[in-house]
Amino acid sequence: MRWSQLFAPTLRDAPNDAVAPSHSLLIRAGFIRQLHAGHYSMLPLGWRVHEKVANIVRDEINEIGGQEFLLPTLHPAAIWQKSGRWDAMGEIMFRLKDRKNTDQALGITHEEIFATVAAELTSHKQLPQVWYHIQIKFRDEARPKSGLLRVREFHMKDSYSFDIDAAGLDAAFAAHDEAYRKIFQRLGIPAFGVEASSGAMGGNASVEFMTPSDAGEDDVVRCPKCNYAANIEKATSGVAAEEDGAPTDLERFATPGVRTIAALEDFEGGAEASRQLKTLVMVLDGTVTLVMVRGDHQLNTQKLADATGAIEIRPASADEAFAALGAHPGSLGAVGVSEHPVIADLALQGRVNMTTGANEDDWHVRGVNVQRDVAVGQWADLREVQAGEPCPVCDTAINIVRCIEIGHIFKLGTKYSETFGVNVATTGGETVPVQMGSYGIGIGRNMAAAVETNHDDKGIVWPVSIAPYEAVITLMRLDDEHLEAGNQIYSGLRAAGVDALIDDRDARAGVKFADAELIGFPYRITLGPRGLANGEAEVTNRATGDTKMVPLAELVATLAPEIAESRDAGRHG
RNA sequence: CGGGUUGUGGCGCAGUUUGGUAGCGCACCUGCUUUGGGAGCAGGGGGUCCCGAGUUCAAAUCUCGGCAACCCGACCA
Repeated sequence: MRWSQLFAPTLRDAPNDAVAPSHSLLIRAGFIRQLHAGHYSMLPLGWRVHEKVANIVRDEINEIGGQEFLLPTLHPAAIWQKSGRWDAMGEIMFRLKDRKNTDQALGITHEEIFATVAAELTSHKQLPQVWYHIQIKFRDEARPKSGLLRVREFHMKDSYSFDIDAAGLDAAFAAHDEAYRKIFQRLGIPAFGVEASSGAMGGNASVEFMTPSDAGEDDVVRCPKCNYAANIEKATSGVAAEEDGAPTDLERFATPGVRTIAALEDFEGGAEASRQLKTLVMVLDGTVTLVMVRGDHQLNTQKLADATGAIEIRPASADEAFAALGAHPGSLGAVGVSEHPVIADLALQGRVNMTTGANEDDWHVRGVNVQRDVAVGQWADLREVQAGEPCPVCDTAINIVRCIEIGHIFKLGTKYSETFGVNVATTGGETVPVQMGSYGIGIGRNMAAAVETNHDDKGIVWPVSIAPYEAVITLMRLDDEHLEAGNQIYSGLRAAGVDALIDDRDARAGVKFADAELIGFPYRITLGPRGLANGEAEVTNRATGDTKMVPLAELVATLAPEIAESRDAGRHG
């Protein structure tokens, strides 16, 4: 490609509202443009990178036996109603009606569609199967943000495995786990797997792949010593036993003006936070529910969702809380409450002599014996882990790291195969539903994650494997000598399989260098009068800034193999 | 969905307080000079001031309503 004809609108000033580095850089370097919130146009440079990311994913999934499909993205409501997810998905799904007034949805994922196709599987002899496609998904996110990191329209590679039994599913899951690790390595993105909640997708074993980044949206608990790593929505930690003393009787006491855990700690006759009960009034799918955690603990709402199966969870308003319990937030408690369900955190089991709100403003109650005085309907792990708490495996103080979720694999079991009739005959002639797994990886998000982890103050530093062009030939003059030498190197590199771009723009050196660095080509081959006088070109590595002089005659022969090697390894050259 | 901020040529912004017919930098076009790190000089083109209604002799500016984008939170494979 000749740069003079390339549409790569680089900007000197970044758009003011881009905060995440990948967002700002992808816009500034001319890769993407926003159409509206959560929808981006891929410009030529952006689409090249996107395709390269997709091809690496495709390559590794093919490697484990994946077969590529292309499925529709406009789905009939019926298929989602059949799986129960028409309702379960809530507002995340774009819904519309066709001219016949029948409900339709834009696909947020494709379990239902692949399961429908898979109903034609009939025999164990056909298994295992790994099917995938790379297709646009639509999700009506409440708040798209950070450029390509969270959008409403994006390409995802999702694969689905079909196996005769649990052992087969385990193997398919392990194969994907391995394939994903190879993919991230080739993409030049540092990644690790964590235990995760499967959320609304349904399933059990669930591993998310994460890459540390401040621009991320997930908090991940990591043990610095052992390998324990889990999404904070799932993570646990050790809780030291508390000394409660001997059980005593309930006793109401006046606490004028006390409305917070901290205030009650300071109040004469109050209690330490760890000896208080925090009662949160939540509305779960419309039902007012009391959620109890220790005074110094935080509720994690995803854990609450996982424990209850609730889809819509929100804190009750102060009015709703008053209507339910007769007091305002700050004086609420679950003691003696029987008209609302109570769900309590496991850390409260066996606790006595606790203090909590008395459901009357300015009054609390002490001497609470949780088992005796509170009608707990369900015990569950609800508390959010805090940094520094002991690792559940080895007791070392754990860290919490902000991460971008770049992939997710999980086992579905027979949830969809039973619903959609994906049954096959076993060797014994018995008919059984197949074991399914589901494995997703967002293409655009990985493109953004690669930028998040590979940039500097000059711009993007692409790994060779996904750079829009692997090398740019920068001409310092546009006279015959330069053009001839440049064209020769250009065609030589292309013949050797290198993605090359020749900068034949009539622009100043500074502009050309700055653009090349902003866009982040791994190699810059500079042809100028100084080098040409000696029959040499200058080769600069974007990542290291190292420059070496190379004789023109040897350039293609030495550089092409080096680029090929870096391309396969996910390195920067 | 709650809180905050912002909408003015392609991009970044000033002008809005105190109404008077739109300006700066970058980018773009033409010419001359320059040419290894975002050139200089001269000339030039481009704007429904987010949309609608209202007030006024007069609205980018004031009033009301709406829309959109961004940030924080809630939410979110």
